[in-house]
Amino acid sequence: MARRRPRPTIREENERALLEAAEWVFAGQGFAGATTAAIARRAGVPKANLHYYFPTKEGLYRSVIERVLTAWLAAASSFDTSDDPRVALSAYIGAKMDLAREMPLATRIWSAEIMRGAPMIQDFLDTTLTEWVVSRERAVKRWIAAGKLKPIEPRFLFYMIWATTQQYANAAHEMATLNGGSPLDDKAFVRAKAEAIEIILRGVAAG
Amino acid sequence: MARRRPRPTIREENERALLEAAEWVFAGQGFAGATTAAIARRAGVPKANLHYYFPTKEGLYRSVIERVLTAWLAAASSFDTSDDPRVALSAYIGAKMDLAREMPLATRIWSAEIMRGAPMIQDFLDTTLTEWVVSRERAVKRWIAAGKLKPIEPRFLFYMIWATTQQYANAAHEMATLNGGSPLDDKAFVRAKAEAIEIILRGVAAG
DNA sequence: TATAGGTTTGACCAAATGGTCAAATGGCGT
DNA sequence: ACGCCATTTGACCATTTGGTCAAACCTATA
Repeated sequence: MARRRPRPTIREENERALLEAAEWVFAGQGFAGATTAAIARRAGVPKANLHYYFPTKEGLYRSVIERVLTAWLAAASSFDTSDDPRVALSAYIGAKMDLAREMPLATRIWSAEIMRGAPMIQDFLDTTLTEWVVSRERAVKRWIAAGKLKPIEPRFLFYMIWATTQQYANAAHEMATLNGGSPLDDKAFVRAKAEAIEIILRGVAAG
Repeated sequence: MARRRPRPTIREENERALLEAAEWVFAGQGFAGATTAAIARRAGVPKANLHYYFPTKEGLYRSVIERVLTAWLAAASSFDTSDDPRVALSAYIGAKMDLAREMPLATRIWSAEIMRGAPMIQDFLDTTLTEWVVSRERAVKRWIAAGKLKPIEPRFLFYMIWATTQQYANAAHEMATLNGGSPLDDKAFVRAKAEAIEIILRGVAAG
């Protein structure tokens, strides 16, 4: 196999800057609305340089999506299928809320991709996501059978969790408007997270 | 004032067809991604004819948004501020679920608009939406004071309701994938609606 | 210091896009 | 039947866009 020199940082640094700029522009304008010129400008490089590192706009977009996918997987793994649904759901909802808070751009791109019918991530839906859902569905059904949860359809619970948590990234501007113009501060966000967890847990807990 | 003839139907019919086509294309491609050529093609008229009725793409988009706004208002009014939160919340969540089910394209356009930072409907957020939230917030606080609801922050409840209900339009494709490829049928949707209402009501009810 | 391979960039291009226009066509009240 | 206004449409245009290219510019290593 070809020896790969411990390649220096110049390429890495440029790719990083471009991906960051791309994330910003894709989140704000969508795939179609984003222009490679705008991304290059924001990254501080000539457009031709962008195409040197990422030959096509779609390829760049895919690279951005890949990053998001990694974050999605990390959060997804916090849904533990052990025997206490309160622990599993709290951890998962909390992780998803944190993700929306810490990576709002990535979250928005993800939501937009789903809304468009997932043209770039159909494969992910068909494989990883489906497996995740099947496995967690089993866990939820076990909890129901054990009398720990109300007899709900697990999927609808997942949809509610996904929607509610992503809302804090997707609708951040709307929330700011309703908050007198300023974004949710950390205190408000912590409360929002706690209430999201509480409401859902109380909503599905048996008894 | 100028007498306006009982305007014939030719204009109305063309505008209707164009708005319908526009809704489809805007929902699928976003504002930037939609082309007037694609809209015209779908409406079955030459592009020049589209521009005869709607001089600019943005104007056409605004007209589509106006329709959505009307639907939003209708659903919003079903949140009754009388004294039973169970009635008010059930009705509101149900109306929003039905809206997402019956007008998925419009709902998706609405969500996309919010996600983009509401460039076309900032005025709506500042006025109508703010007033709606203020008034409903008061009602929720009254219910809390009356011991009918847990002491929650009303806004976070609204965000959860908006997110969860819109999810059934925004993520319809994802749901279909997880459903073996076919969209939720009516029976499943009815159950989803019932569970959304139940989970949220149980989640916020006092006791 | 020669030189090879990675990097930078201005100039360029074909295709697509929103929008215009003027000439043709259609419909309707008198 | 006439005339007036709404409607239709192909041709056209300026601008924007994703992408190309070749020449210039590093930079590290032998």
